[in-house]
Amino acid sequence: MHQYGGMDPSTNEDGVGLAFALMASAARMVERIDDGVARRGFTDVRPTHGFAFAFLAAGGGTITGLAAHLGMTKQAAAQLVDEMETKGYVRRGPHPRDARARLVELTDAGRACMRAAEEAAAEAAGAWSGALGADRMVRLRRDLEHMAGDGPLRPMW
Amino acid sequence: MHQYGGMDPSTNEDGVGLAFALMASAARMVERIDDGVARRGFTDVRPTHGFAFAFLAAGGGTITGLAAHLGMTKQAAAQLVDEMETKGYVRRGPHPRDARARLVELTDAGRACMRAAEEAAAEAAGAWSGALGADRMVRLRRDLEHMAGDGPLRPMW
DNA sequence: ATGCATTGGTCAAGCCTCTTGACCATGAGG
DNA sequence: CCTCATGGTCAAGAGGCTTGACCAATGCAT
Repeated sequence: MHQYGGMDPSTNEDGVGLAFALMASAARMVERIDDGVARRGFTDVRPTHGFAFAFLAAGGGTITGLAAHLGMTKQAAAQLVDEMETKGYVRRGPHPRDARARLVELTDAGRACMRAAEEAAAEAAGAWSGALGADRMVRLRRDLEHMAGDGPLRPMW
Repeated sequence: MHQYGGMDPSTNEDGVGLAFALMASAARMVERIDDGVARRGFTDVRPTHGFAFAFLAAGGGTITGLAAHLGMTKQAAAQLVDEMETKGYVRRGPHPRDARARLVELTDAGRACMRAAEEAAAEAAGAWSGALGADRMVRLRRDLEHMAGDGPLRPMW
């Protein structure tokens, strides 16, 4: 028998229930956002791109920085940027302070796509808020943020 | 401008915040469970296997059923079962009522691995419960279950 | 009974995203 | 300077999934 906070084994089911609820609701959220983004005309982006957009939104970033943020190798990040550049969401330029590096920035299309994702997220949250009530929604988000901690957010979709 | 429940655009940020909190906490949960399962000696299983275990736990199932439950093709499910069979977590036998089908069942090792996952989930939930308080934890789970709905739970890890 | 579309499963090939490994160019500190 | 760390790229390959073709058992309707 292992230690897990001195809990009674009969509470295993509670942990499992919470885990499933968490994973399922996160999955629904991703589905809804992806769907909403597609309905707004951006059919060639995947959830991972959203995480990249979020990182690049504030003034752009480097391949290496993006890789660290997404928890992947810089080769994979470079490939992702290649793809986004081809699709017109991102632009590579010289880095102002480091000739080795290249600054990756969102284009207008990239920002438009990000706004679409934000709208889709708000739409999804609004639907749940309508069912749960705004105050419960606020608590929910606060509790989730506590569980999430400050660590990096790796995409897994 | 699109419709999303008549919300003010300034609330976009709330939707995004909720979405990130949801995805990050789900990711943490998966990490913790995966880690706890590994610490209990099962180092050759991935999160996806857990979803398969959960489906097979109640009397076993068929490849096709598993595929539907996991939201993947039956070829992919068959491959997953091959792997779990090789690792000793699962056993293929004849199906009692259909000679075409083969019944996939958990072995003792499979059940032991599932218990390890349940313990790890309870451990993770316990840690959060200790910080948030049991009553908030109950509300959290209930609200999440509401968001999750009844649809199938596709693994994405 | 028999004919035939349906369903469970497998084999084979390929795709997509990510990884590992090797490498070049610039930067930074002694 | 010389050296090592760092940003980026090229090349090859692994892993987990898909599509496509196929066989065998089923079950329903003649």
